[in-house]
Amino acid sequence: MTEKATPSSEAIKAWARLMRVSRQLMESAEEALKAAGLPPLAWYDVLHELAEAGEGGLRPFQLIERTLFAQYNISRLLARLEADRLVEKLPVADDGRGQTIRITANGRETRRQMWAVYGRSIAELVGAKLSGEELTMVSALLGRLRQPPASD
Amino acid sequence: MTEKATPSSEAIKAWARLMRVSRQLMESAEEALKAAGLPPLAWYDVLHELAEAGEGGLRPFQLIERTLFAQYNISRLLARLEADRLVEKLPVADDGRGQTIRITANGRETRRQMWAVYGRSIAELVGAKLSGEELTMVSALLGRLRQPPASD
DNA sequence: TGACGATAAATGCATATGCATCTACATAGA
DNA sequence: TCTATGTAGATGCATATGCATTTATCGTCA
Repeated sequence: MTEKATPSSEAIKAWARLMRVSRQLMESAEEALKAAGLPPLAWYDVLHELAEAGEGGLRPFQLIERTLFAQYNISRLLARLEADRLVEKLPVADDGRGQTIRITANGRETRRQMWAVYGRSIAELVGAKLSGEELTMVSALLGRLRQPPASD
Repeated sequence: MTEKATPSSEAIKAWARLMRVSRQLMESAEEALKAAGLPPLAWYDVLHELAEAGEGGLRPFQLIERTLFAQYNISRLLARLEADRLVEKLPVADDGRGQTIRITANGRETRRQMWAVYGRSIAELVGAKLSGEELTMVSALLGRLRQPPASD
């Protein structure tokens, strides 16, 4: 009804900026991790979620909900993390299909090292460029673009 | 000196939003193209640049400057575009190493079809969610995050 | 002119991703 | 209990990506 097939020039510009800047920043952060001999960002995302989850761990499908990874992607990522002893897979008592993923001490340490680099990237690439108010505004505006529209 | 190793909570939140939302929106747009039986976004980016460039075309290294693709990525992408007759490769008179890439009529038509879908995605995902003023503000704020810091 | 470092573009090889499917177990219904 | 349908997670296969290197040409300087 009110659907527009053609976006406004403001919308196009905002879209282009969003796509380009996010990719650039991601690449910068990725580069910094690599330069420090650390694993890629994707690993951080998973280790972060697992660290937050604590000793109880998380099921793979919960990781899928919390991150933007596809199911096969998580499956393989967890296999690599396990091979590196950063996480461990535990059987689930009441569901023979599933497993619980728990971060290891090793994994916590790796996450800490990654954060030292990743956090610095965020501080430099974003924190140093905009004021606190501006950052809050960016968050609020971007929040309204989420898929699907959330409430938070 | 004034470098901070630890980002503020506002910076972290803005970063997280930026990464998550941009990925989600990109995936939505990508999905729409796929659903319409059209090529992926990356193809659009290149076809768009070439369409803008007109009959003179562009050298691959110019495409690399204008987009965020790596050299080997452009090389292969152009090979696929050429195989699909969407672009043509022409020898360059004064530089035997290089080639000029020109979009074909076919390529223009494909780009047009892609824009019908892609533009609709932008309108729905971004244009419908924020006002013109807000969109302008997003562009301005994101513009200040560019790497390397530009003037525009 | 000839040698050498720089630039344009392609490519071999290893790894990662996407898609579809598969296996295993769970749950519901006859 | 048996069967059908659903859900959790893994995987085979095709394609795409990243990295390093290669090939070809350019430009410069002795």
